[in-house]
Amino acid sequence: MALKYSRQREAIKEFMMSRKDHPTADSVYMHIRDEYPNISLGTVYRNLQLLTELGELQKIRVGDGLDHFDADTSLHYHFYCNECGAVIDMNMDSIKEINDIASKTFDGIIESHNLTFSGICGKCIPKS
Amino acid sequence: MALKYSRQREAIKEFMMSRKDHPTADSVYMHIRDEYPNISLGTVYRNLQLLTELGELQKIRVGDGLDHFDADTSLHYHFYCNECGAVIDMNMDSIKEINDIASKTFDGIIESHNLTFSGICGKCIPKS
DNA sequence: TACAAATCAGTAATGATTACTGAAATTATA
DNA sequence: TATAATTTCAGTAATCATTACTGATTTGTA
Repeated sequence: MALKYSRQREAIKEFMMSRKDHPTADSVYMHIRDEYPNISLGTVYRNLQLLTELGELQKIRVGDGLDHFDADTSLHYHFYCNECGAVIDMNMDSIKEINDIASKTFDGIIESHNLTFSGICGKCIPKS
Repeated sequence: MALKYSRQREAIKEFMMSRKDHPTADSVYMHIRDEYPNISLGTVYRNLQLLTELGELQKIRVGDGLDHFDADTSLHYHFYCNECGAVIDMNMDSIKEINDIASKTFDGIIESHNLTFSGICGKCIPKS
C-alpha cells in the first residue's frame, strides 16, 4: 500500500516543475518520451492523477474540455486564449474573501472557487 | 443556408426554458424522449450547439467534464455540488469590473470571465 | 538474495461528443 | 397545390480524452 519510487513519476514531476504553461497529459507524454521513449500514456495519466492527489499538482479546467496540470498549487487564476489555446497565469491577487461573499446568498457550503478569464493573448493579437 | 423550423429544436428550446437546473445533452435527451420517442441524441447535441450559437442558450462548464446548458444567457455564476453533481445558480451580483481589473496586469485582450464555486449544496449537507 | 507489493508498458474499454448518410420535413416557387 | 431545393432528422459510425485491465518489471524489506 505504501508509495514506491518510480523514475517515470519523478521525471513527470520534474518536467511539470520546469513548466509554466500548464501542460495536458498528452503534452507531458510527448515531452517525457524524449527521455523515456517507452513510457506509456496511461503511466502519464496515472501519475498526474496521483501527484494531484498528493497535492503536488493542481488540475486545471479552463473550459477547453482538456485537463491541464499546474505544479504551482497556490490559489491563482488563469487565462485561456481562444485563438491559440494557451493557458496563462494571471498576476492579479486572488480574491480569498469571495467565498465568504458568495456564502451570504447561498444555502450550502462553499469550499472553493475557480475564476478563469478568456480572450486573446498578447502573442495572438498581432495576428487577429 | 437559411434556418428552417423544426419541432425537435422547438421542443428542446422550450424544455430548456422551463429548467433552472442546467441540464446536460444526455439529460435533455432523456426528457425530450417523453414527447419525441424517436429523437436522436445527435439531434439534441446539434440543436443545443445551434441554439448556443444563436445566443439563445449558454454553454456552462463547471469542471465535471460535462457540458451543461442554460437558457439564462445573462452573466451570472454557478455552484457545483461535489456530492450530487447539481449545478445551481448563484444569486450574487456579477462582477463586471473584474475584466478591467484583470486587464491591468495582463498583456492581451480579456473578453470574458467564468467564476464557478464548488462545495456541498444545501440538500447534501444533512447527508454528509 | 528472495518475497510481497507497487508500478510499468501495452492494449482494450469507456463515455462524451461529433461526423456521416440516406430518408423525411420544411420552405420557396411555379 | 405540386414540385424542387434545402434543411433537418434518425440512426449509426467515428473520434478524442481518459480510465481500466493484464502480465511483466521494479522497488522496498526481511
